[in-house]
Amino acid sequence: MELGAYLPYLVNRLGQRFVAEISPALTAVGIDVQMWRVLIALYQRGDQPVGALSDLTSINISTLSRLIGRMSAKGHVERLRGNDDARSVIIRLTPDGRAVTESILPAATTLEAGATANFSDAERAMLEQLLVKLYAGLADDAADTEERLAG
Amino acid sequence: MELGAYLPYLVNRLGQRFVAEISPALTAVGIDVQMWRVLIALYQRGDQPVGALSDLTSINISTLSRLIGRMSAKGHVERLRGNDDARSVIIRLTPDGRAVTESILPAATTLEAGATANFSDAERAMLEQLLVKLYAGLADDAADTEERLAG
DNA sequence: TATTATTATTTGCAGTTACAAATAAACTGA
DNA sequence: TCAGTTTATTTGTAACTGCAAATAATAATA
Repeated sequence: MELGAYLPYLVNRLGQRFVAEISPALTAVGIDVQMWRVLIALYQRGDQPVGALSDLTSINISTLSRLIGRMSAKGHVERLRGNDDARSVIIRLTPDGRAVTESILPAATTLEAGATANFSDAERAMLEQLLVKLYAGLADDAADTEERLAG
Repeated sequence: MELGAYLPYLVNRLGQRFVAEISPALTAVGIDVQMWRVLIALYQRGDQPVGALSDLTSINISTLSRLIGRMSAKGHVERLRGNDDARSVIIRLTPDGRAVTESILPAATTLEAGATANFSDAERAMLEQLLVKLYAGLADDAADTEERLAG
């Protein structure tokens, strides 16, 4: 196995680089990358209970709980008690949070456009498709493993 | 911009999943994912000064310095004073560190094989190539930005 | 409708992280 | 060769993270 051909290595390195590139735009509005992940998830997918938001953002749920506390203190999100199930807490973007998100969106778009500047449309589409397929392969794999352990 | 089509989102989610999948194998030998990144980098690329290791692993250099301290205490790596340049500290895998790395390698290989189980050889090669190209695109982009700022 | 089990979120705590400042070594040009 | 500058790493510090336990609300059932 060669390091530069190992998918987890390539993916991690890319992720770190994306963070480094978007950070200045985030620092400018006083947030960090985890907050940005929460903002964009809520912006795209609407109100979410904490657990679902944890799945969407890949942020550990206890970490997320405290992160939401900080974001709430900043006025970017608010906690609402769930209507159907009062055990759940619904996280909602405030108008301020929406404005902050929209102020960052251009930088996010530029980042992605810059990274894929020398990609053809077909390559861009292929990359997205393969990343989704890879994720799906991991999910299947995990399901198989759990099944084996249970049986 | 749709969340599921945003590359940083797809990459982050994949990275988190890879970590979750490999973690049991790491916990079994008493290390965490950051230590694993250091081990595999040294195993593949040989002795490295701290700065180069930071680049290879995408781990912040001060974080890495302390991480190396913990790994050194466990006996997985050792610090050597650089021969040509005594400012640098060379990190070297100990025989124990090599053994630990080799004990994890099968799980790492299995993980990647499982994730790409339903990939054709061409798809697997294409994915790797596109990830490398994407990383290169970000690097170019950063260089351009620095140039603009400097000029 | 109490009791027990399950689901959702928060919090205690011990440890990790990253920025910035401190240290250490090596160059550079009088 | 000595002061000043640059490069490489470590450390002080304040904040963040994640596991496990605690809390809160529901659901299931006798």
